[in-house]
Amino acid sequence: MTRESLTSTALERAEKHCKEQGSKLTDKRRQVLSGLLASEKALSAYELSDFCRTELGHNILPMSVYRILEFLEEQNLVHRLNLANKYVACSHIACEHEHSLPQFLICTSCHRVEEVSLPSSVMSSIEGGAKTAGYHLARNQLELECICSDCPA
Amino acid sequence: MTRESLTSTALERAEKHCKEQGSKLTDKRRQVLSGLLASEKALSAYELSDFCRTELGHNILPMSVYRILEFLEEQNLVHRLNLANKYVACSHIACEHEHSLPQFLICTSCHRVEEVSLPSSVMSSIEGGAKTAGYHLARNQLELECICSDCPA
DNA sequence: TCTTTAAATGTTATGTTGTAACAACAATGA
DNA sequence: TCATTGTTGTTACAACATAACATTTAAAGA
Repeated sequence: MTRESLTSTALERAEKHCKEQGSKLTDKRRQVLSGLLASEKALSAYELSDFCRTELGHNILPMSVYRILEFLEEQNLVHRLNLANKYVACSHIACEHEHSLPQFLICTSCHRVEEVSLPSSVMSSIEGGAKTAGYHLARNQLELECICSDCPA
Repeated sequence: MTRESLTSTALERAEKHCKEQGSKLTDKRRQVLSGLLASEKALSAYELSDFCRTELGHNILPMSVYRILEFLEEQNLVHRLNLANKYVACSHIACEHEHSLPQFLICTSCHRVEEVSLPSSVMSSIEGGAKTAGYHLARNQLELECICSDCPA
């Protein structure tokens, strides 16, 4: 499957998903999402604004990008990576598979991101450790600073 | 043990530690570190600059605070929390116990931070999961967004 | 001790990320 | 059509972080 057809499949799914939620995937939102789908790596809101303009010809100011990303995150179509202050498209938009709580491997060198699923035992023992210390997890998302295989150690 | 005596013990240890490394804990560095030790919660560089000035009477501009925090982090005396863009003193400065790879529970509401040790099996299975995906951990530090017991859910 | 050098800190400017507040416009339903 | 709500545009600013260079302080060698 080519990247383009994956992207168009993802956009269709996203549109359907929004409709089911009673919200709309407007043109701007579609443009932002397709920008993120087209990007190989995580982008900041400002980088995404640039990417949309220079690569796709869509002029969307950073403030709008923030608002749209917020919307897309509520729809679980994109994920915000708090470690990197960047965003990625959810890698499961185009597949049927209902995804579990997301974990991200983030290359600190090139910002390539892999969305993986660690064993649920790992997440539950992390949760247990937090509970023992009197905390509970606010967000079941794990972000790990890594170096990917393409980047020098 | 009072907070004050813990702090002074920590400062002694820190000084000794730096000496062993062939570097120096200067006055400014000591002031920044004692500010962080005195704080109940994680502080940003700017907040720490304010804290040192208003609470301790030490005037240290944010730029210097950044440099000093960088130094203290190299010495493993403070930790930078990338999730919160804030800093905490290492909670093991004053104790003998050689600490393992640090994991942090960060209250997103009040910024209280607990430095804990998850079972090494957890860390190794995380590392294994990353390896499978072609990544390796760049930083064996786990940061988790939590809500602490003092804050409303 | 004097001088040289390196390390630490001061200072100014600027870059990056993120939010607040309000205006303009578009879609929807009464 | 009009009112309402949601979306986007625009301007301003706050918070976090770094770059570049000047000045001061400490250390090391002659």
